[in-house]
Amino acid sequence: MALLIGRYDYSLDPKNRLAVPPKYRETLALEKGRSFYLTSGMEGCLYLFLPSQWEKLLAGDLKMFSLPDKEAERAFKRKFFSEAVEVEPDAQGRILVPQYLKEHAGLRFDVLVQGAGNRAEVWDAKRWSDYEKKMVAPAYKKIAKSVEL
Amino acid sequence: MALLIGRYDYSLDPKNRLAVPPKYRETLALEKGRSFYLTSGMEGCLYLFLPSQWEKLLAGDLKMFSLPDKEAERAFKRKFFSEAVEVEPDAQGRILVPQYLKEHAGLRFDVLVQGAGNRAEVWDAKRWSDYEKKMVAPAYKKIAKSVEL
DNA sequence: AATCGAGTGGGCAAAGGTGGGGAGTAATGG
DNA sequence: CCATTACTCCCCACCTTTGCCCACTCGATT
Repeated sequence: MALLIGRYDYSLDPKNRLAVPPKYRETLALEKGRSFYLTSGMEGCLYLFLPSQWEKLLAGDLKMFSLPDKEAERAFKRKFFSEAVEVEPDAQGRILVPQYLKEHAGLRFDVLVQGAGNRAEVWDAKRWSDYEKKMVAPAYKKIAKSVEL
Repeated sequence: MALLIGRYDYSLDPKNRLAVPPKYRETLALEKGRSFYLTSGMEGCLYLFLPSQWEKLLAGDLKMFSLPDKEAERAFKRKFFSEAVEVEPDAQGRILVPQYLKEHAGLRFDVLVQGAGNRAEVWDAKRWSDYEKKMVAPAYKKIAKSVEL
């Protein structure tokens, strides 16, 4: 099972092109895929899926979508799927980020591409550091006491 | 099951390369693995996993990290996966430490690599001696009455 | 004494990240 | 229906960084 990990600092160029880490492209090639799937994600980031993981989503195998409130689930899925695009890296390994996704994630110049297990995520650098201070550090401390790791 | 033990003093060179103890590399070879997995650890160190242990951690979709609060769980998993890297020792047995992990662990020049059972840990020398004074000794006293060893 | 393994440093070629030109295509408006 | 504009894709080019390789030192062992 392909796992996406690691953190990479890139920049979004004036043409809204964004580099994809070579490792991820390797994984893509291993799956014999040509394109990733990019869409809006939670907490103001973008999700980048490998074809295999994307298929799983469509098949309903990933439980990330199952909500008790089915109406909310539908609303969420509408945004999620309507904003999704198939993105194929160019010869330099860059993908094109649509304007509306750029806005969703508040992307400026400095951008982070990082693994999140079954997907990768794209973050505006500033937004990530804010999120990390506010959310990640507390969650980490909370888990530290209870997890034997 | 392979255990990692022992303590080794190394230095982080200007190119952020760090030696891995030959014993650990032997163990890696025994597992027919080529790479370790390096990620951020608790109390400001780095964790170095053998492939087998890494797999074990992932098995079951990281159930040990599942929290009732999915927002917090996402936050934790984001840190965990995004800061993890696959590191392959070069011909001299050194691995490359990414900048963000170097910062997480506050690594300067003098670095400690030490076994911790199912993983190894990487510490900044100064940080370790502080931690030892502050935490290890008191923890020893705390458990002395209940540990039969 | 010589050899071997280990830790460290540095040179250099290759790869990776970034920028921009220009042709082709689609969307917009007169 | 045509003209203009915006956007996308495909090149090519530069430069920094990375990773690979060789080399030196030191201590231990034979």
